[in-house]
Amino acid sequence: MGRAIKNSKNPTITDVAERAGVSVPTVSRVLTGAARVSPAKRKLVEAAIAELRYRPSAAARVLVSRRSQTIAVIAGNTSRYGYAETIRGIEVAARAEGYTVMITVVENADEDEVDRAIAATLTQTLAGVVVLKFDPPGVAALRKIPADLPVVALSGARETGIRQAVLDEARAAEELTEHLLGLGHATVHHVRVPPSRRVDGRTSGWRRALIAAQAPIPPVRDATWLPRSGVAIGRDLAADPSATAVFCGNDEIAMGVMRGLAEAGLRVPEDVSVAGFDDHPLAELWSPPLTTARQDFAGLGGRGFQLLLQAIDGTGGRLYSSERPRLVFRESTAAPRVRDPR
Amino acid sequence: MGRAIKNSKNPTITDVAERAGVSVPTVSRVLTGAARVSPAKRKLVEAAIAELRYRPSAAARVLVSRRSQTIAVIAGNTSRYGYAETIRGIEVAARAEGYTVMITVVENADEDEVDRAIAATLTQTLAGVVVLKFDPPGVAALRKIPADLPVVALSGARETGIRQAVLDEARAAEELTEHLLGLGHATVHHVRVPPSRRVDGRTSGWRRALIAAQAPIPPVRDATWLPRSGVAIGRDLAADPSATAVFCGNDEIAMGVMRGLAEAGLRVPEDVSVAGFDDHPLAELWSPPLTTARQDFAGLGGRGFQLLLQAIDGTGGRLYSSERPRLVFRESTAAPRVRDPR
DNA sequence: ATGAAAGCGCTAACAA
DNA sequence: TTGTTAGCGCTTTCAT
Repeated sequence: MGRAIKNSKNPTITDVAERAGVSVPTVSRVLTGAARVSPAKRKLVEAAIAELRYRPSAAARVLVSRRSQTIAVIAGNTSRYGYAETIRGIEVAARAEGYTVMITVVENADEDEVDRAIAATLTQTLAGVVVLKFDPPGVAALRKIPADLPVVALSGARETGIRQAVLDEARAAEELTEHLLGLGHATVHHVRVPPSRRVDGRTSGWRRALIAAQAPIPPVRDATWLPRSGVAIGRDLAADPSATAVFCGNDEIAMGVMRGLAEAGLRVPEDVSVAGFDDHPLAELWSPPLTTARQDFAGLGGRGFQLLLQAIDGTGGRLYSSERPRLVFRESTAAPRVRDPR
Repeated sequence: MGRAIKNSKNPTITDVAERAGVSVPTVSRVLTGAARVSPAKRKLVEAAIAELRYRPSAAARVLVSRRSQTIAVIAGNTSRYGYAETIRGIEVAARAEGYTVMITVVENADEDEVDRAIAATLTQTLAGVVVLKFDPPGVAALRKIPADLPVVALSGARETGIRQAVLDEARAAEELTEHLLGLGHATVHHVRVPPSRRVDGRTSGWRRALIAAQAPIPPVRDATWLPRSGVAIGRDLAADPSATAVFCGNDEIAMGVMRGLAEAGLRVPEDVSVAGFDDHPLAELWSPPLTTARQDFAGLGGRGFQLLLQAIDGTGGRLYSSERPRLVFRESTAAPRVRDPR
């Protein structure tokens, strides 16, 4: 009796082998390029692959070879500007190397929540993991990654004992604060976005600059990630005559703060100078265009992936990659002016 | 001779079975919940799993069961606001159902490029695919998905023959245009963002409203996705006295247009009314706050995933889910005023 | 250079 | 309810 007619399931390597008239391992060899195959057989195999539209099963491959071409990206958020751009950078770099990327969101730093969030991802056979360690969920997730899995952390400040790509936020924040001080402001107020730990680089850089200049250190004001949370803070700041210069943890908060200031009747930069952080795509279009520190998030993601690749390949390689954001001076900062007495 | 000491490899189901003193299938049964297991054995198994920190291998599971808990999201972009939010919505919904999500970016609609971009992803055993069909790469990618794979497309306008979740952009654009016309503008100019096909919903809704009102139809102006591409268009528009109202394809472009208008010395809304689309988080903070149509991208993603789930489960279910964006009237639109003769 | 045989970690079918 | 057996689609020995 002849063979039953194949139903339309995806073809397997066996189908390809039969079609090409070679053994299964030979097909595998042309697929992986692991061993030499005679040109004649290679041609046959390639033809069979094309005819059958064969695609190897990653699952079967992973199972036997114990090597995977998939990485996971773990992040507290995926849609905010910095995160989204970082993820894009990782994806571009990964795709170029034939890696596939999985996204895992950890919304909360609570231990059980973290476990639950990453559980499904960790059942995958992964080549490695990139953790966006910008916030508490990221920090918590990093601790939960099995020790035998290659990992790199991406963040705004260096930390020891871990492979990481970093944006030197503290230095940039310090320079931005120095810029404001240099303009003649007696001090610089600071609006902080949710930090990953007790302190974050932006805040500590700001403080460092104030201390170095022996300027008074105003209390830090905390914003949420929502741009509109800056509005109330802006109104508050408007009521404080010492607030002639404000450094905000990111551009979106700066925009909120500027709106709050405007609602209170103050102009930027005439009455108050405002600096942001990140160089959000809209920062240059804002009125007035925002002075800020450009962070190359996509570059960070790309560097992070390269570091991960080194870990995967076992190439000793570097453990650490840092880059300093570049300051972008625009029109939202200027020399102070005596404010009208109220 | 006794068994060799286990090295620190990840434990397998066999290890768990040995430790618990049961057979491998019994462990499998408690894992999947597919069949009843006596409480006593279940306890033993659960204890062994916890002690060994065992995690089942998704690869092995997929290979034998032919069922996967991974979906792929294919998109032309991941970091722009609407895309990022849509992806977030998909991820949240997927995670809630125990699905894991892969991201695949297709930057170009060129056939070979598309093939290359999705090749690695298609070697994965996927439960289904969500395609963001907002742009040509998305449209091209959709065509390349194997017919046996459950798919849903997400887009701004309905199309037949495919399972899809939709945002009714045409209707919203029509209403926004009617709003502007109702304010007394003789016509409404339109700045288009890159469309997915020859026409997109926003543009056709705009045109429909003009035709219904028998208003003149000005030529469409094309912007890129970059907010700053709106600036030059804004300056152009400033030179056209018939342009007292402008409807932009998205909020970011609207912001660019407004800056161009401002650079030319025109005020919004006094000299020109500007409406955007999407309700970007910064739209309410802009000066003046932007009139726009709020699009629930995250909701779109969530609905899309539910549709996909129905396809995966074979539940007949609905093929189609649509929602209309809601208009948000703010201060960037107002009644026209006679412009100063130049 | 090529094929035969083994087996990755799991679930599905079957028997008990 | 439980265990035994088979086998998913590949890569990896190991012969030849």
